[in-house]
Amino acid sequence: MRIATWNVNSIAARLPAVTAWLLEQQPDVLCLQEIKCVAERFPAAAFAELGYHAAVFGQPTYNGVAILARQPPVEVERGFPGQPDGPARLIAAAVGPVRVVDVYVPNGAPLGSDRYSGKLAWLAQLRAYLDARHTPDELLVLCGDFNVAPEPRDVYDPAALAAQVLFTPPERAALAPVAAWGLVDTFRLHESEPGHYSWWDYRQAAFRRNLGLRIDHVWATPPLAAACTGAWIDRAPRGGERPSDHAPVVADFAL
DNA sequence: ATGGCTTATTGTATAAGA
Repeated sequence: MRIATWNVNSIAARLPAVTAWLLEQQPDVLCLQEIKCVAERFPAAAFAELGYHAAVFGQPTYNGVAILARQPPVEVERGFPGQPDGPARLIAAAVGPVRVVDVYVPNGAPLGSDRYSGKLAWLAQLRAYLDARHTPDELLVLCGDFNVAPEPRDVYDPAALAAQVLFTPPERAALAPVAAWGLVDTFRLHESEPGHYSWWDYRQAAFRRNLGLRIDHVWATPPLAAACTGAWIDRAPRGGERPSDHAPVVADFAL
């Protein structure tokens, strides 16, 4: 079972890139973030033609998450429990044997703002959601745009970036309890070297210079991680025509 | 110090992203 995540920065703008990638990589599940449209305008028919069902949580203009899957997603949850009108940043569903939780963590800029403290609070809420709804002995995958690089090897300049949103100590400290709940970073099961990133700024030729950060993740509970046979970041779409600023992140499981 | 790009919007500059 191949599970992937991709912040597409508008599904309307990225539909050709996403359909091409689905045909090429044939994931069983693709979690999308920043679809930037309401559910009614999500191009579900185009994905149905390729054999994918869609569960969508959208809103106008900003945010928006969706799960594409070859098997129909069931038991779909949109947003944190009891907050159906909040920002469209979390969607969860059962796909076959796996509970899939797809998140778009707030960016949090600028540093020190209400948005920054709100990001830290959102991560605390994510941990509380896992505590309330699930246990780490389930087959569960948490994937999405975490907007946090966990470790120094995940950013191109750890010293300089420690003072910038995405890699500040409080953000990393807020993400740690989510991992400590019982989740394994599948990418790091297979790759320990620095220099592997999932996001590069559109500006300053950041992709060509590989000035990136690894902020998109596929995290699995221990029983699911035990079945992980490979994980990687596909840089190719980032270098393509009219790209998202994020690359797809993929993990394969022997399920 | 700022902006550098990209996207969506009852748009033609602004907000947000990261």
